[in-house]
Amino acid sequence: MSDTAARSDMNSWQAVQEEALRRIRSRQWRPGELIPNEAELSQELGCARATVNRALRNLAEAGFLDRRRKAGTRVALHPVRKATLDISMIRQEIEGKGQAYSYLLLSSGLESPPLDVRVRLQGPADQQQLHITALHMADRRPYAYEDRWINPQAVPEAMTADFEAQSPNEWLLVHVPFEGGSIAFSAKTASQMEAEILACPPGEGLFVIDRATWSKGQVITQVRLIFHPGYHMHTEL
Amino acid sequence: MSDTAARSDMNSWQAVQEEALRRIRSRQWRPGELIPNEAELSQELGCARATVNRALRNLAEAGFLDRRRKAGTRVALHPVRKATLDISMIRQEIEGKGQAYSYLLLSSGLESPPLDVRVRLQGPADQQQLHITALHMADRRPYAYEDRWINPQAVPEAMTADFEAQSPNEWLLVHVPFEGGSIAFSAKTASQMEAEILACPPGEGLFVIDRATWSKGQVITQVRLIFHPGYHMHTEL
DNA sequence: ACAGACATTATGTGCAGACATAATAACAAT
DNA sequence: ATTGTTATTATGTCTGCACATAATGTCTGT
Repeated sequence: MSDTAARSDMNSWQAVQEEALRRIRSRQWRPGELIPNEAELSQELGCARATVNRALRNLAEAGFLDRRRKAGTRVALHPVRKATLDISMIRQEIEGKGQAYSYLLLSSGLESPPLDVRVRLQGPADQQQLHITALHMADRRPYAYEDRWINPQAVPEAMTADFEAQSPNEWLLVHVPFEGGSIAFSAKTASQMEAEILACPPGEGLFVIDRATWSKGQVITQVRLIFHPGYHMHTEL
Repeated sequence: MSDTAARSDMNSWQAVQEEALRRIRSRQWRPGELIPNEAELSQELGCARATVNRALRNLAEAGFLDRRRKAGTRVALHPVRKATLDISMIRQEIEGKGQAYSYLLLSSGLESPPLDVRVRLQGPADQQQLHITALHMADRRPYAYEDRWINPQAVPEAMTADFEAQSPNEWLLVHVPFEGGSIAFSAKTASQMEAEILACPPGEGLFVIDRATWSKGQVITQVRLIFHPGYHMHTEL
């Protein structure tokens, strides 16, 4: 009885993926090792090459395999796990927890941005930017402090928008399509002002998200969200 | 000249995806709205249905579309962006920045875990767990403090492993295949001890990752990584 | 009116075959 | 040795077809 003979044909890409994963985990296919090519596998497993392709492509996306044309497919040497985070609007995040969302505009106006913001917004040196600060609340308790800069060249309509009624977060999502962006997660120590706004002791460690989004080569907006103490972001993998 | 006639056939799934994205962004397809089915689209765009399927499936994965059998495909009402983070081994993370990685085992031994750890490890109440603390360094400067609990029932080999030479992070990755896990990101205020280990002032805000991994229904390990001040995790979207 | 059987429909997936593309290896010419 | 050309190979993708599956609507008998 050959080990490689198809016991029972696996003719679904999920089954093929499971089998491949099994071989990786059992070290039948070792890290760095070249695995049989799609044609061979499809024959061995009794299915079409497209089915094998779908399975292996999926595993490559998940970081288990490295695939290169002609070079073939090999088991990833350093399995880089990919965690996917859902970045939703703050309102949804709060309402999803069954809490009441509310929002308070703290300030809004044209200002000359500080150096670090100017660098990222890529605007002309003397260009003023729309600066907005606001507080998001869950069940009337401070949830996250939003500090946002909007590029008026990219979004002139933002100058006349009413950010009392709708947070810039939501307004931008609805009115300005965007192509890409970058996100960074970090921690910071609460300053005196931040502590007051978030109703926590100064010096507290706070979770921070910095995000920039662009479209058509222009930076649209840049925002820093500082969350209340105890906040944590969670995901499965 | 009809608007729906194929100007130039798009016979690659990327092109179809671009066209679909364009229609979503231009609000030709509005949020919540049902879009034409695959058969119609394939005819309109002059390609096979499988090609349209690939494109739309991809967009659904990215969160732009909601698809349900029979119900059809509609534009996502609340565009939930999905950011994917690469979770690699700390050593690679550091070496990837061109810095020298080093590692110091601080403590190792069987202990009765505190309540919160016991709950997550799901072990018997009186079961002792392998407790390891260690420090990861970049260019000889503290980078992250690792506080790990390992379930000896799930990984008996870990009891005799040499964690002086290899960090538990890497040892586990190589020796124990895992099926799933959960990750949480948060911030904390540096305690006296943490400040000493990470060589920073106490009270500093520090970035924290909590991770638990399981396999075959058993929790394998649970780890908390506390990073040096200034650390941030970055990704594109 | 209502429950259960049935038909309809859109997505999900499988197949075989074909060509495209990128990376490599082998070979030739300088 | 080095460069340029060519053949080879494995993955990437498209096509046209088929059937599976799940959700919805419709029809029917009581």
